[in-house]
Amino acid sequence: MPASALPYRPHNHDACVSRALADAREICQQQHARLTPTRERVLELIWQSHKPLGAYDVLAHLTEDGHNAAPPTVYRALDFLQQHGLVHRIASLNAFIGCTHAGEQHTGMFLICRKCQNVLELTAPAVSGAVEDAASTEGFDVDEVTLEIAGLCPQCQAEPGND
Amino acid sequence: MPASALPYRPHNHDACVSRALADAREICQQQHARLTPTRERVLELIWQSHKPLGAYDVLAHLTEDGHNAAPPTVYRALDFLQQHGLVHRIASLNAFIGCTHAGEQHTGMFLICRKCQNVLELTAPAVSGAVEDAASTEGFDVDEVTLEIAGLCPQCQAEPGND
DNA sequence: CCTGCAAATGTTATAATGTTGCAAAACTTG
DNA sequence: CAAGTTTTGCAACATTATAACATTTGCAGG
Ligand SMILES: [Zn+2]
Ligand SMILES: [Zn+2]
Ligand SMILES: [Zn+2]
Ligand SMILES: [Zn+2]
Repeated sequence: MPASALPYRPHNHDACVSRALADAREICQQQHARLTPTRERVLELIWQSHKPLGAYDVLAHLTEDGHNAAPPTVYRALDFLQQHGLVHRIASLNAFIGCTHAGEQHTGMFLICRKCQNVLELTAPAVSGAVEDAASTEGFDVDEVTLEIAGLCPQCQAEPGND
Repeated sequence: MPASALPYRPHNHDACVSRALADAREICQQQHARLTPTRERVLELIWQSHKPLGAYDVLAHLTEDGHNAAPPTVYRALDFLQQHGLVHRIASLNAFIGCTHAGEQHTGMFLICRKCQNVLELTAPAVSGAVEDAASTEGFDVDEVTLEIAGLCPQCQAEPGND
């Protein structure tokens, strides 16, 4: 049995968030990109949830902050964060999640629990390699890989009524 | 250089469509599922395009037919077709495409050209296997795999201005 | 042939997600 | 500071998807 991955068990998540924000600040500085207050706040909101957050969820949180924001504010911030590799969009959920490999060159693979909604981002070189091979066999030049796996996480398998 | 895959080169596509419809009729009969006129027409419309078709594109075609349809009509037909493995939804495009492996047990992998929009569905056991391995290493029980690759197809790579 | 049930469809309205376009403000650079 | 660029505010709009309920259709048993 594998050790339980971080999102599936209790931990000091504030520390995760702080680290993610610190990393983001550093990455943006290196890239001469401006992590403005709105962008940083959106990143923080997304990180505070291990579950993917929809754009309108983010918007609602901003509104609670007293920030009188409209959808474009959120989508622009999300675009920026994606562009700089700080968040990923989960196409099958229309939602966003903080990247746990920010700054590293990687192809994300997401394990999405249909019960508890937690998402674990993996880097699986074997998978990426197989995908590249399959594509190049067809002469296809890969830009972006969307790889999202829905199922049951270890925690939720252990609970009753999940057959 | 690999042989050019079907969607990328001219061919008698009416034959593809006819075959797909015939297969669908057989599959539905075997499963005691009712391939009603609307469902069959939606499947036909989707197959007539090698490019993924949005639900509202389908709706527009039905309207041209003189069928006074509303969104639920289309979404219900699409749900049925998906459930019976006759079409796939491409999450990254919010669009649907005919399954080229209907009736076979398979995990679709889609090569989506960002230039010509054609989609090639592959069955890549090596990829599926690698995905399963990666998931089970985390103790994750896989239900559904979304695997969509955006990039440039061989035809479009050959044309100028695609760097 | 009827009768009654279940599956499928019609209809209206509405929710959820995402974009365009333009004007104002903030920041950067010389 | 002045000029140019990036970011934000804001209003309207576009696209994708679902909810709720009435109606019709196909089919099995009597
Ligand atoms: Zn990542
Ligand atoms: Zn779970
Ligand atoms: Zn398929
Ligand atoms: Zn192409």
